[in-house]
Amino acid sequence: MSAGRQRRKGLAPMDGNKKQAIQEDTAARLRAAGLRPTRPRVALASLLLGRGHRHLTAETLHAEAAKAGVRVSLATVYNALHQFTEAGLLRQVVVDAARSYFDTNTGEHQHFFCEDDGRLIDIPGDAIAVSHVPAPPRGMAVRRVDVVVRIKRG
Amino acid sequence: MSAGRQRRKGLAPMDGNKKQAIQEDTAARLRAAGLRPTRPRVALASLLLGRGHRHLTAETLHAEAAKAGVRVSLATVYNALHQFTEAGLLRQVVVDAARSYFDTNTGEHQHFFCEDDGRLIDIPGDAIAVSHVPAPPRGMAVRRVDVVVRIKRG
DNA sequence: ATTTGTGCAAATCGTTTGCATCTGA
DNA sequence: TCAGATGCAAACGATTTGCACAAAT
Repeated sequence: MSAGRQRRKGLAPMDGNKKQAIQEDTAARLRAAGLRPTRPRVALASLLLGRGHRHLTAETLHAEAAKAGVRVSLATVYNALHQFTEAGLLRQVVVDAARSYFDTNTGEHQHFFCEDDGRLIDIPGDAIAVSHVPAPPRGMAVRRVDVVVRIKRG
Repeated sequence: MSAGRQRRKGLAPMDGNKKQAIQEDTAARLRAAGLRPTRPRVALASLLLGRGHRHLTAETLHAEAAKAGVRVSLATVYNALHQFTEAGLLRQVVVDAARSYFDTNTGEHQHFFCEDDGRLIDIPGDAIAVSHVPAPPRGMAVRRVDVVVRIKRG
């Protein structure tokens, strides 16, 4: 716990202390998940997990990182997203063949998907239920049941 | 139901008469859907709609067409799949960010998705039900509710 | 010091498109 | 005839990867 040193040439996103606190917490989470808390990973995870639940794509996160003064390559963003997903910190949502969405809410829940603008909206897990899911074929186990309610303007 | 059914992969697609009958029927369906029954479209639609319900990707269909002696470009396959989908002859299924699946079953039903081999299995519409779908945001209408039961070996 | 991750750009993958050429009505 | 389709290959956008370098343990 030393003082705040900033070897960044970019900017000063948010209050140094608070930011550092979040980053230390994040580093701990990464470590707990078996991921080495490197600077890019900590930065991305801080953005992801710092402010409540959100849905984002690799592009989105990349842009956000840039805006926050963290310059990571898009490739690193993809890597991080997948590593986080595997580590259980994120959940991948497949609704659109064109893009991959990631959801920081790993709890049980479903989604509205707005086909007009590609926006995702959470549906709390206890607000929706699938009944009578048939038994899967022999030797298969259900890993998850995903519900996507596709909505449209009109 | 005529005699010779051959499930071989070689050539000699099927008996000439039967094939022609299917194609005429298919042409009629295309016409009814507002699509000009061109040779490639009839050939593809015959493959698609000729043998019960199936799930396939553009690649799959392209390969099948080639195997059946119909040489169409992949671009044409994509075009046809989308046109058929718009015409209501097919339904697109989004389960995997990597590929687009098309389903010849346009009725109400859901799917098992096997994550090991990427296979889809139908779940009859009356075998599963989603209860308590929350109302969509103001000004939005529910277009469809998709359920994907992700399964895995084990 | 060793291992693991990063950045960049090039490579890949599935899908779409531009355009000259055909083809069905 | 002639709008509408096709084929090819180039264009495309999203994602992945190969490899030299940087950072974490």
